[in-house]
Amino acid sequence: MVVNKSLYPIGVVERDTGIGRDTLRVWERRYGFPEPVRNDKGERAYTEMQLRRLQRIRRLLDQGLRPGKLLPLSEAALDELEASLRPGPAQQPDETVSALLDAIRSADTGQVEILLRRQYEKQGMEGFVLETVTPLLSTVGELWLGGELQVFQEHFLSEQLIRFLNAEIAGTQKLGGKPRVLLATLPGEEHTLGLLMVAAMLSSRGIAAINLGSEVPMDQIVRAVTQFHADILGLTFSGAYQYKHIRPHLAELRELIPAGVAIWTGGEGVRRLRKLPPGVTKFTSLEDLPLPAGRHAQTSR
Amino acid sequence: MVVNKSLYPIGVVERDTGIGRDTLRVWERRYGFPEPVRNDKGERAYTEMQLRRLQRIRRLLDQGLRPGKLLPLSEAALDELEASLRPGPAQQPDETVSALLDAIRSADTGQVEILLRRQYEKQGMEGFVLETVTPLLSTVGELWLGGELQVFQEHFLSEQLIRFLNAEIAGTQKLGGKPRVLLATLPGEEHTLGLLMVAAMLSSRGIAAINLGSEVPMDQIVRAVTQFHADILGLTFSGAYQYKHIRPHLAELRELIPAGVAIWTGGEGVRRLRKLPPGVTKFTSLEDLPLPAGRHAQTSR
DNA sequence: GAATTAAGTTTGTCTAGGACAAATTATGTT
DNA sequence: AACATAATTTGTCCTAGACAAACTTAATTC
Repeated sequence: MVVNKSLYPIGVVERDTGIGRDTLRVWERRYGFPEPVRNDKGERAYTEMQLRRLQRIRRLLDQGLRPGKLLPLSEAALDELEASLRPGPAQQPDETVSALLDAIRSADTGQVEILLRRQYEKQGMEGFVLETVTPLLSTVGELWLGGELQVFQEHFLSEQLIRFLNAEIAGTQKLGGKPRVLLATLPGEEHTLGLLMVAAMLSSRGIAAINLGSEVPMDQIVRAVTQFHADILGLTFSGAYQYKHIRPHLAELRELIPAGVAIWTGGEGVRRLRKLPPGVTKFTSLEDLPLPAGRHAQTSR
Repeated sequence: MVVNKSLYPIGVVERDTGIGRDTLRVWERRYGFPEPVRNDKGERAYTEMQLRRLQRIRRLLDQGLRPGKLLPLSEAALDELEASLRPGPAQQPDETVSALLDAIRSADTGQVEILLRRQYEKQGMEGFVLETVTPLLSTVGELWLGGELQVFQEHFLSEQLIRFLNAEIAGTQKLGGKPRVLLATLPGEEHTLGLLMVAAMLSSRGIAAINLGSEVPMDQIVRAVTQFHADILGLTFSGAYQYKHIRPHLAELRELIPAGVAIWTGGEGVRRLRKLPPGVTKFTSLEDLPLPAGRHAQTSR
């Protein structure tokens, strides 16, 4: 058997950790970690342990910690920090949500499907999105932070939801009616589920949204608005989106887009935003999605 | 109005072309192309045209041509070369494909939907994917390279296809039968449509694929394979994926995954890959998707 | 003529330490 | 509490040279 004393060149570490080559070198210079051994060619060769630690560090960085504080830490201090970040045991989740979580944990494809459908039939699209999907996603997010859920399980759920919502949207009759809504996210915002949830709720009210998906450059959004004769442009910003950029970006878009076209925005990212640029409307939760025909306007709680 | 004289820094070019930073610099030194302008900081700033040309070059490289022959060529010579490589006499596009293109160009949401559905009902899922979707996508890619199609139009089509395929998969599903197929892409590969097409074809044969979506870290794939008791792992690599990484990554995965689980791989990226790591199967086109129950094995042509 | 082997060429990745703007935190002011 | 300004941190980019792995061409043998 081959002993696996694996050493990784810098390029592989870059790919596997998502931390750029230059960054790795500059960290070594500044903080003394990671300090890889060198091969006979004089090139950096990272050990498996270093790679693992870098992946951990990457996760912590994603939670908003800064390299300067993080990199000089010892292994033990890292453990401690990671533990302290784990949020309290939160409120006990809704029972359907926890049933779904169980299904995800046990990798039971069919069961997830069944539970989603059952809940959807019970609550209708709005209730389903607001009272099942949203809490489910935030619970999953918390569990992931706590290391209690694997990344692949999150991916799995995500794909399942994408499929389910898309199928329902396709199934609902579109009236192609009055308000034409165009949905998109700006570059840097990869999260596409928020858009899909909005699209699904609109669709359930007979409004067909045109979804451009994620990371659409601003000039392209502008072109699309005129090409599609949109009445409303909807943008979502997840919590991960750089907070500072949201307002300026919205203001810039507002200038570029004809005044007759309304701009709505939503998602975790715009929650804290108090003052919006003039001509931009926000909905804090999906509940106050400002819809023209408010047939199902109030959702019981 | 803001004039869009976009200039891209080297990092963006790396991301959008899949050609490494160092490679770009060394090409400039050796072959004189691309020779970007410099910004006030002295950094390379690539024009849109250069970026487009690099994408073309990238494609030609994927077909086995060598940089030394390719990079010194003039724009005209490139055109010529590209034309000469085109298999058929620049096959005039299928009439459905061109009808779809018209619908996309005129932003006719409903018409795209109708055409897709009509074609799907005529050809069945396999024919639809192989004879309509695939050529459509590659035509769109070419048009985009030529600047004849906007980015938002590509996004629009993409979302439309995602919705359509997901809806059909959701409609067909069940059977959860014998071969359990797990689908995913590795980090760095964001293109999710390839996976979806595979999933749709499998689904039409009664095989439910578990789709993890894009950018799943390797260790997570390994865990998912055991958790889901998968028999087959399917990975796709688009043309933008760093070519050199494909083989090593596949080899690494092959080592990490139980020998009883088959690995299949496909997509533009693996086209030029000749020698695969042992225990890994490839399908060059979606046509030879190695399926167990070959009920619809042959597709008329 | 086909198949190996050897020599030659091309090509991508890696190195170094410095530089600097963009992003973030800290401090002061209204 | 909101906002402007200063100080700090941080990631990306720069140069030019080096070298091994991949590929091509030439030489040799069966």
